[in-house]
Amino acid sequence: MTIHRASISDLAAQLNLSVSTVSRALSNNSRISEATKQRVWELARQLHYQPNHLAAALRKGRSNTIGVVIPHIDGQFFALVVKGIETLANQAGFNVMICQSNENVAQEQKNIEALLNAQVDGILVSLSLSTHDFQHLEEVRRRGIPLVFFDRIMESEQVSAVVLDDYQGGYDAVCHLLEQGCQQIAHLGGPQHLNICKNRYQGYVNALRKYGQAVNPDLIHFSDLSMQDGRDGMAMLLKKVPHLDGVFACNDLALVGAMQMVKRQGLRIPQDVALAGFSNELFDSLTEPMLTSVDQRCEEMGRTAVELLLEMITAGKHPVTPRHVVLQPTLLIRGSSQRVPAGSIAV
Amino acid sequence: MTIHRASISDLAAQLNLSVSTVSRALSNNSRISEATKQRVWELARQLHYQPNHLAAALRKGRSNTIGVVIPHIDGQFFALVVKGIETLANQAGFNVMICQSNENVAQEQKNIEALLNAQVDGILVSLSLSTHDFQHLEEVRRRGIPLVFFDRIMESEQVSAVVLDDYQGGYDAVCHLLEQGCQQIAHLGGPQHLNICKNRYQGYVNALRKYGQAVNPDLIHFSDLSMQDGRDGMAMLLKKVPHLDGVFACNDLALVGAMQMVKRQGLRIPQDVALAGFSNELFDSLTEPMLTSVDQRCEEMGRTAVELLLEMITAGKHPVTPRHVVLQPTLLIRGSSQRVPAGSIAV
DNA sequence: TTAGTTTGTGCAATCGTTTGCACAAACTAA
DNA sequence: TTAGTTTGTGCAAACGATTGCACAAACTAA
Repeated sequence: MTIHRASISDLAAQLNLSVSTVSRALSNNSRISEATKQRVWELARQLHYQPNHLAAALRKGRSNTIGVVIPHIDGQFFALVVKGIETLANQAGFNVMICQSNENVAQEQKNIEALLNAQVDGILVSLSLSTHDFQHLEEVRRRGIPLVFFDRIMESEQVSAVVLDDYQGGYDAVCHLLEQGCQQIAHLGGPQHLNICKNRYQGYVNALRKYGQAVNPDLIHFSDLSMQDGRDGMAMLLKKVPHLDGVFACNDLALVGAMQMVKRQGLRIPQDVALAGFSNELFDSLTEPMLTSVDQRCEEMGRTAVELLLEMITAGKHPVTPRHVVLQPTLLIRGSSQRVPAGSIAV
Repeated sequence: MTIHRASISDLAAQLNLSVSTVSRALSNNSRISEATKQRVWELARQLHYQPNHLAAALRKGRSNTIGVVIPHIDGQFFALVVKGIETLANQAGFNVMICQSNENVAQEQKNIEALLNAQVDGILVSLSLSTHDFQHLEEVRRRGIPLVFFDRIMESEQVSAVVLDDYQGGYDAVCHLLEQGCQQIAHLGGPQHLNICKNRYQGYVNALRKYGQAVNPDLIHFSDLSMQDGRDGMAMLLKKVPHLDGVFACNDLALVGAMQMVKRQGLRIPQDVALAGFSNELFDSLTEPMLTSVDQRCEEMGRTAVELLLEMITAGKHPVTPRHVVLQPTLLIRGSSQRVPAGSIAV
């Protein structure tokens, strides 16, 4: 019925107080007497008073909203990161606005613009596959809006970021494959302008070196890492090197595609070909055999990104020196790579 | 450098115009001369003028933001619905604010409150598993904020909603199992206060009736439909009815759990036990055999929900009669249920 | 020339809060 | 008593845009 929401001035009128007194009472200001506060609170309760955040935001120059731009929400990884982001942000009294770039720079630019227009207090970004140009992100910094990258970052000392130690993850996974006796390990890699793909690839390379194996270009295939890319890539690799006996993929989607192709060729997993991937997707435990994968501490990444952002937001104008946080990955060893019974725990 | 964003009054000052003229020029008002408009636009461009949406929202009483409350974002279904929602909402110039209730009423209430505080223009809701009480949602309507349910709805003629024809989906799936020769079909059901679970269950019941089979309570198990619930439920069912030869689960997560248990007992799929589920999750095509499932037209559901909401928003005070949209499901037949080769296409 | 219309612009209130400053009343200390 | 402090409240100006109304200038019609 009451289509009109009670505002501070309604309260003030009914209580014969000034608007400012009511405002202060509501924010529990110490200069207001206890008696007055009680009267205000009581009436506020009765009238279902709810503060208008837009007005407050306008006045304070802060919207208490943070924006998030991610490549896509489907799949375990970003969903969990977002959960982490939301949890911490909400705790801190911030709303979260999520946008998907669909791996498309143009959309990413639009997302950023929309967030800026909505006057968000800060922005978290994980880059799209197709982002080579960073002007829209520079613009954010130029305007003095706090900005933190996570996972897929713009590599720069100037700006804060939270990443996984992708190098270590790749290194661990490949070392594990080597320890299982693999001699010809292939790599399904992603776009090399993305830090995560580049670093996982580096991990692969260095693990091989460490074990005294040469890096064979015929065993390496780069793509955008869709499931289809995984299938196709695997087919090509097997054509070039029929006796390859291990695969490290830059993500699990490509890995599962590769697995399908390996099976189709009648090869056994892990006896003939051992597999390891990255991301610890939900489906990893549902395939046969289950897929070995590097866990990315998704929620923690989300929470940490929010922490960095809040630091910057509360710091206000006083510039905070950019921070880089690196999280340590965990290799989850499962059936797709486990040849010799070992002490590792299958999940 | 320019930490201070240009505002309308900055433009006005530099052009020796009044604020109102500038405002009108920017909105291309016909009462402003072409010459003036050009001057304003030119300077706006130069100064990178961006309107402050908060101020406009405050004045116009509209934030151009819509809120979405979903149980969780992980898993294919809601992720895709959200994609549909975002696409259409952005097209219409609206921002989207997404909140997860984590299947928890208390959190759902907080989400709703946060959205109301953020002055969203409308809210889309899919209920949490634990929502029995609808006060927080009534409150939304009481305040005159447009509200549309999707998928998991509050059953009421009073409020708009978009749903799948869950009954039909369940009916089709179970008919399919019956056609494959199943004689003892079990059902892994969800909380019966949720429309979707109730209707899928009804579909199960009626399909059995249609084929002249009795409904056996020993073949029915209700739970919250986690993967673990699926495993446990299946174990119980198999204990009561060892010769059951088909399972229809209310979602794919429970189904995949059931599948694990079936395999563990050494039964073959689909020869001994045929399986069908609901949601068409990504992993359905990754298990062995692949899982038969009912597709839910997720993106379409999201888009339709936004359409209904926008209708209500633009209608303003003039009440729109609530609409219910029912989408038709598609049964995707895969290896987990396909006993006899048929014309259906496995995906 | 006069009255009426069109065209372009400005004034000022408004949306709901916040907050620096002023000020009266009550209290404290000497 | 006097001066100084504390306590509680109100005034009024922001924040940045929108919009009803007023009004001057230019134009039109008779």
